[in-house]
Amino acid sequence: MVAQKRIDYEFHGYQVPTKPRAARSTRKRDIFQKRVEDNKMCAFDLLATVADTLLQEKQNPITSSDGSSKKDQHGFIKEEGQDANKPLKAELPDEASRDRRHQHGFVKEGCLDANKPLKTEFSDDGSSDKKCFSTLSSQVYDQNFCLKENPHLEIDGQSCIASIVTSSSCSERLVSDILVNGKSRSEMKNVTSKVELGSSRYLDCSDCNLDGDVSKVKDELQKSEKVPLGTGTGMCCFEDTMDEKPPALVSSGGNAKLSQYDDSLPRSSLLRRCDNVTVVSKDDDENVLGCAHPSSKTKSFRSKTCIGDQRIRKRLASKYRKVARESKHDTLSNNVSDRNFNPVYSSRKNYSKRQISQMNIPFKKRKIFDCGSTSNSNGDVRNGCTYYSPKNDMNQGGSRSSSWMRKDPEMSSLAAHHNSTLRSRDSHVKLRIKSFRVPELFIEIPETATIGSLKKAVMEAVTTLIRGGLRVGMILHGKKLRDDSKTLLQTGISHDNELDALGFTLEPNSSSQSLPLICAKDFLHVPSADTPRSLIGHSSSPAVIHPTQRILGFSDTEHQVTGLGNLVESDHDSAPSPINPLGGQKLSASKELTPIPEMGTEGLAMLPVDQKPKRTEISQRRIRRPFSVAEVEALVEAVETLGTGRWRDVKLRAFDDAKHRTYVDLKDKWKTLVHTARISPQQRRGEPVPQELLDRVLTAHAYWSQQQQTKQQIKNHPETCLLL
DNA sequence: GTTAGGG
DNA sequence: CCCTAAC
Repeated sequence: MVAQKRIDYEFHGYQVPTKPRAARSTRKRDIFQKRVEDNKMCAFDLLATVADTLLQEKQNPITSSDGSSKKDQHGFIKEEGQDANKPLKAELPDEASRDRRHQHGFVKEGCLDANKPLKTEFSDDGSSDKKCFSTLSSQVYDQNFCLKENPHLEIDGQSCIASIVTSSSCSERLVSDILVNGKSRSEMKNVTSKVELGSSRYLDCSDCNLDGDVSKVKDELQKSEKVPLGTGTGMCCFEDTMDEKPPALVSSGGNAKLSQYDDSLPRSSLLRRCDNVTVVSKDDDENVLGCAHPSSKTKSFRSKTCIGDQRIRKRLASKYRKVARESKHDTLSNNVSDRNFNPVYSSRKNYSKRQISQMNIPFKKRKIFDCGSTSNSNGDVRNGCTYYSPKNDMNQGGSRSSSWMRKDPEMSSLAAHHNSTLRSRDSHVKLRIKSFRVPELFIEIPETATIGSLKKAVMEAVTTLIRGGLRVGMILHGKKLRDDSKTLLQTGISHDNELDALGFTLEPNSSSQSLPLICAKDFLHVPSADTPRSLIGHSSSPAVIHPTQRILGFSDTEHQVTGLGNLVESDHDSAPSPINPLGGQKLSASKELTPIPEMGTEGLAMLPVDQKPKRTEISQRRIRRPFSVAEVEALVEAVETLGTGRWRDVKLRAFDDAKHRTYVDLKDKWKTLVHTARISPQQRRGEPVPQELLDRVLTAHAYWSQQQQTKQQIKNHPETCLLL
């Protein structure tokens, strides 16, 4: 199962001075060459703009007043289908839901039924004494409380908050909240236009990496831009809980509570709005993004993966190297507008077919932008480019939560759409970030795991990812904007038309400094004995992923679940486990998963979409499965008999029953065996291979090498041989 | 589809 | 293990 989370932002516009194209084009080239660090500043500016837009809309009758507006879905992640299917959910609760929010539980213990809300933990009395989580829950509760108490605080839904709740272990829970869209507005010095910064708040249980980075960036922005920060309050929640229940609000980072941003209000006022709300003032650079942790307690929540006996492994942003390499390619694609999308992407109707790749199979980085798809769950998509006001989103969000979910393992990215039509003012450009995805996650979980466990695993993975820190990257015309110091104008992001090529990405900080794009793949892999290779609910597969993506999973049914990367080494030969009850659900889940509708028609594909997805994107690296001594012995024996160069025969002879050992694997193993035999024992790693076998390896290798040489000589110099 | 090698 | 070129 893959859950995809998206956070949508809407940019209604910011004014940016127009910039001569010529200069821009030049810049593009430069940027294009380098696709490394992102231009955080720019990104934030854009975000700010979005936030501002949202804010404006909020004020605007259109967006707000309706009760529906309260339902704003922006930035929500919704789960598709039923709870099992909807690991992630982001919603803006409507008022009714709000009332219940405090009751609403965000995090569930893996042990507990995933389907059940954690409400119990949030008791009205505010005492949450349960376990580790209590602290967290209490925070949540508080936040919720704030919201509840201060209805006004609630955002139109403009802002997006992604909250992730994860319980790493039965006893431990991790909750992380990310508020992405705060509303902060920044005023451009020279520009009449306003740019609003979205404030991001992360509630990072263990690490504040994100916060730090974000805050820094933001801070910079503020300084340079003199932008007051507002707090946005959209929320995205990943919940284990039932769908029907109103999404719980998660507080923005740390102490920050949701607060309503009022343009008219001084920042200080904002701070006051909610007792719990922490508003970052310019002074507090660090806190700006809401990095502040409510309490140190949160740290205690470090996730440990412990779901029952299950082992779950997540690989986050694996292979950054590859990603980096590929990123360039991807970036190029970014420019592509929605219209240009590859049919593959465009066809998002095939969701039912989404497949979930097997648990063990890590995806290679996938960079996909579903520019088009982004959309609102609302179905706004059908309108094409038109984006609805936030309220629409809110309204529909609840019902259409499914749409929000994306299966795409796509890299986390913010897709910003720019719609010229959106411009309220001539000078303003409206951008909308359609999605904000979580970077790819790999989750490994036994088939026997419960849905709740799976959800937990997802949460944990997300949390882990976030904990590492995220940063915003911007891509313009396929090129990464690296210079944070440049203004939008300078960069050429001044007009709507320019925005088409503008894309935002979230990149994990921790992982790799140079990682250009993050793949946001959520990928739950639940292998089933019966259908080891079936992909279920592959996150982005239908819409985004290339149909040909190959799945590397355990081929052998023997392993029910293979941990990613040796998770379960013992599993190699472990007896097959009973069929996972989840297996049946998988399919359903996948069906339920619905891709996010595409953005507006005009949609600009803010994010580069790779027109030609590389094969690598869809392929997953197989899990590593070290050869056992017995296997080595069998290999040696076979090679001694058959010689090198006949790997297929070796395979058939000695490993015919080992589905997961290909002849290439055997060849590679032999190669390594030879190498191992030649090096000193001290240099050898892994399970020691008996020296006796190594000796045989060397002997056999020498023998067959000689044979080959002889053969070659005969071939090349038959006469010589004859003479000899 | 196999092999052989580099990564 | 992956990826590819070469067969």
